[in-house]
Amino acid sequence: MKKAEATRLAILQKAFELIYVKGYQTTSIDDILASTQVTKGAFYYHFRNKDEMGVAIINELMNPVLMSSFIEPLKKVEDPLEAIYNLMHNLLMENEFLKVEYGCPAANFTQEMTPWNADFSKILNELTQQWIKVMSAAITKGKEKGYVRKDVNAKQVTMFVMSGYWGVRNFGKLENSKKPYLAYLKELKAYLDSLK
Amino acid sequence: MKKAEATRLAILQKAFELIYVKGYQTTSIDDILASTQVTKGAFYYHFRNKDEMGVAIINELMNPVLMSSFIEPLKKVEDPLEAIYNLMHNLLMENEFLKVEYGCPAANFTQEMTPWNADFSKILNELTQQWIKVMSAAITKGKEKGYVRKDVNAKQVTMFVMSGYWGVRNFGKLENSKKPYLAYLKELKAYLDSLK
DNA sequence: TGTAAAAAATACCAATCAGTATCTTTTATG
DNA sequence: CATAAAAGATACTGATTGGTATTTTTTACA
Repeated sequence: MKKAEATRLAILQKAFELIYVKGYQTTSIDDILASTQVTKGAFYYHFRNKDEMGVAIINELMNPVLMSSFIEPLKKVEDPLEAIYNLMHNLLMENEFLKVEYGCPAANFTQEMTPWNADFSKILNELTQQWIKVMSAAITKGKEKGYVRKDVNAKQVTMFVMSGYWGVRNFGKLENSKKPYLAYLKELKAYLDSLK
Repeated sequence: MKKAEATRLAILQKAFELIYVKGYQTTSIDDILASTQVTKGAFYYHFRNKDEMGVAIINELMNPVLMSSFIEPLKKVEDPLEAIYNLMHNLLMENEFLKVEYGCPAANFTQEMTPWNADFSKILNELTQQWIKVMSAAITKGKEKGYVRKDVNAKQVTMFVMSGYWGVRNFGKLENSKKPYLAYLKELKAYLDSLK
């Protein structure tokens, strides 16, 4: 039962790549099969249907990356404002996994699948809520430690910052350039400084 | 030549509605025909193909609304910070044209069509650049008039604010609630005040 | 090594897609 | 009112879609 797991993973990984570039709906199962050399029999042995594969991509590929790249960096940090800026800088400028011309996979999925697919929305919303929770907890702790002004609303700041991230991904995609990222990051720094 | 224009407009309007809800790729021409009682012959008399219809939707339906709702309110304003806040409040909370569960039509289009369709991207990018231009011009003028601090970077602020708008639309869509909008708007106000 | 279950291959299906060819009706204008 | 062009209706095409039924190969293990 080793090779079977390998084909399953090959399907998921290639499907993710194609979906990240072309979108979920326009990536056909035949596309995936053609670029993996996997046959239809094998595909439908591993997944009941296309949507089950989509859910597996979110749970088994995207979730771990989101945890390690988006959420973990915000846990147990001293200065939350510094941590948030570094996180955003990493995600936008350094992370080689996230390509400017294709945007953010999680945002793409959300945009495309919501509201017509409730299953996908639910999973994606749970992931997002986790991110919100961790970021606002970091800010709250930062208030206690004196890194953040007492009158700052942690949840509001979180929504503000995260919205900016998702939105600027759209701009980068549209212009196919990292220029919007740079402008966003500079102003993000100025904004975060105003919370000290 | 009056009724013909009416059918053409009927196609565009219904197609826009369907695309706003379901997305461009998943809205088939047959879907549009079924919900308009227009026949295929009529459709292909008015549009060479599906993409030409898509471009017409952007140019003839979305463009005028974007001009009047997004761009005009920023022209010839006294206090740009106040104007920006009012604009965002209007777009997110009052505009009955933009439904929370379906997000922002322009953002949806951008997300879905970029990068695989260069024509769509180009038009959408031009519209976006217009918005950027007008907003940053308003801020620059606001600096001269003393409404905005001199050390504020107009272009950066514009990118920051617009990114937030596009991003928070995604959150509203995902949660199917205006709650994220309220948090975003409150923090937007605090941020804009920090620019005074 | 024999064998049953797991895994994969092959060939097919009905539905749907964007688009076309051809024919009919409606409209504007002399 | 005649008539040509505009507008619309009908029936079809080939390609592609997600999915299924059936058969073959591979694997694990007694």
